[in-house]
Amino acid sequence: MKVNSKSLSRVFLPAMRKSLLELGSATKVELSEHLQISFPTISKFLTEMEKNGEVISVGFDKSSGGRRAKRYRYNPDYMQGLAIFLERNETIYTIFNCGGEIKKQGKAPSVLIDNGIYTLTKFIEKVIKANSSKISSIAIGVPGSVDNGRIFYIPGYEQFQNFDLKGYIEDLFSIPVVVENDMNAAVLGFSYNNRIEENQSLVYLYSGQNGPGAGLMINGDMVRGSTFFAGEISFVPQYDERNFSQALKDGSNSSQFTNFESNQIDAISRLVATFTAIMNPHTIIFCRDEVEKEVIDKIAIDSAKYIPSEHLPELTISDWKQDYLYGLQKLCLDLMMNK
Amino acid sequence: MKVNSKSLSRVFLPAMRKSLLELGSATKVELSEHLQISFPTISKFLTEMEKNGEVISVGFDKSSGGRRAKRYRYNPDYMQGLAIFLERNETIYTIFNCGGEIKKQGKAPSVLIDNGIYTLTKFIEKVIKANSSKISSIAIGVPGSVDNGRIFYIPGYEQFQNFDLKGYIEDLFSIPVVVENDMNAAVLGFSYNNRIEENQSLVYLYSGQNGPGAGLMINGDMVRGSTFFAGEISFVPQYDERNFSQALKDGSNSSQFTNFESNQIDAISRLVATFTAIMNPHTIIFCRDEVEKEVIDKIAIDSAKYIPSEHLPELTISDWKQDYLYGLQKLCLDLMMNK
DNA sequence: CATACTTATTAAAGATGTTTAATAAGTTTT
DNA sequence: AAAACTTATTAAACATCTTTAATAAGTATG
Repeated sequence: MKVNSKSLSRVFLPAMRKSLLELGSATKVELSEHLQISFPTISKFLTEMEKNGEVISVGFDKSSGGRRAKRYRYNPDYMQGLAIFLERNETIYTIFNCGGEIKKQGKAPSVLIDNGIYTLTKFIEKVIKANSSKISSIAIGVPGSVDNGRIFYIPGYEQFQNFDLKGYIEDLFSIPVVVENDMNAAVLGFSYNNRIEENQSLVYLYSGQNGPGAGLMINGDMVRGSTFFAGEISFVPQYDERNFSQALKDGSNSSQFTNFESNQIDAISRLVATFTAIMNPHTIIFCRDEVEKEVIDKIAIDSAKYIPSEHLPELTISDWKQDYLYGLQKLCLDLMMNK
Repeated sequence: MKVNSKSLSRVFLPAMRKSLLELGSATKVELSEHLQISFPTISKFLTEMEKNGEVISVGFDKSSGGRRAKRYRYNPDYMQGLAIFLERNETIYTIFNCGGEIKKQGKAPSVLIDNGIYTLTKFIEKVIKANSSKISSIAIGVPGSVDNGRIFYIPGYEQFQNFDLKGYIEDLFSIPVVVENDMNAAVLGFSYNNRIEENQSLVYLYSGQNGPGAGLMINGDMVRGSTFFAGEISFVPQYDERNFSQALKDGSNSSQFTNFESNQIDAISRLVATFTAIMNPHTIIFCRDEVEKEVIDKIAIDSAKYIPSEHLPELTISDWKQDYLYGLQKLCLDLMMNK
């Protein structure tokens, strides 16, 4: 972070927002101590925020022998965010406030088609108008590789190939936009939703339409890779003659993780062992609609054959779409809180 | 980084040091523009630094039509660092200044023995005295897992097990100390020495005394893992019945990478493919004394059998001990520049 | 219920950095 | 060589944040 003394207020404001939401509510003294910023400065900013309606007074604390402190909380409806994820068959969106409360959730026809960019634009325009411009940031999830808002690899949807979606939407609506890959958003969402402490390492496994894949977070950072190929676990060589993708297909017609046979369990267990030996993550996450509890248990037992069990990650199950949306929400929130 | 306005000078000073070393030399205007800090502030700090001997004037620029600007450079000998790495059979150390110039380099008997901590302490004391207290920071590399200066897993050297080496030395000499794992230091050193741009991902492969291992840097961060098990690639399952370690031993008596047979090449190629499919690093580094150029070429060809070649990392060879020392130097420098 | 004690808030003074104006030290032009 | 022009440095005015002192608004006690 570049800091010259001019920009200090740009550090204070997001910090105060974050603390207020984290603490639920706070007094000026509490904020001052929590953020190590002097009382008068906190006071000045908070007064301004109250004037703008960004912060609301919620009465006075009980006295502990002296003058009662005024208590404030963040007005969650001061800003709202729009999270959209684009899938093959549908577009799912949520409108939520910065308290995380969901205001509206729904589906729209897929925009991953001819002329989809136009459809998407129209949709966003409608949402913004319907919400009297409270929308302060937009997050868009796409099933492809993204580099700083530019979609540069999205097989099957040529229209979006090499398209700067972020720049395009920002220019149109003058609202900050973030575009992220679906799996990356899901990992982020899981971590956010489960209040994972920062700097943890997670792996999100899924068996998508184009074969299995993984979203990786290491030390709290998304892993994209030098050619944005990270997480393409299909290719991991696992047996004399088969890689992960091939091993998974063996003995089953579908490429899904459901209905498991023991050789598939073994393949997944080997994958877990591989992740452990290489990056030793805290947690590996499976999708609820793809894997059941009993399977996870078997995998846990099986992978201990390959690696000392004390190093194995926690194996857990989560709701992919939910995590995906949470991840987009989190990206959206970060964007609007840092303005 | 926590920033309250008191601590701004703690940001300015390291920034100025870094810029001066980076630029070689600079005028006040150049520094001001480079760091986006106002001229008077730069001037104030630089004058103070010149008074302390931290910065030296090197005359005036040619005029371009106006008053000639005074040019300054950092005095590399203002602070010196001590990097030590502890190995089974020897202890290697360097004393260097903050320009990276090596003042002294040498070997000492191993301290990874009974009473080794005492020997190490005496050694450091001697070095500090001999260098008239110019030593401003110390970096120590150890063949074990380290968490914030505490060595908590170092098989074979029980004396150091669970010992807070950093705290111990800092308390004794009142000099900032950093302790790091050998492979992590080597990765860092490689990255530093090859001027790798920030946020790259690297893998350093080696076949140590205790079997093969890897040091990982992802997005510019060291990867340690949840139980500090990251990089234990021995355990990666690769064939129906063999993991990496077993595959490597096959067909050769030694566990070294030298004298390769085709099945060993295949094992390494599979490992390269695995790294690519999972984290897609920019570069994988092999040790010069373990692998030769022709072997690397074979591995490059072989691994393309497992993964689209455009995603394969650059395979390169480097001097492990050199990188190790560079890494420790870098850690040392970071420590002293940020005081 | 007046006095002593707590604690929150406000006000004033001090520290630190930026902006803008003034000055110093050159070069180029006439 | 004086005038005009450039550019570096210094000085003064201004802005922002912190520290410390003063004041306001309570509670507890004799």
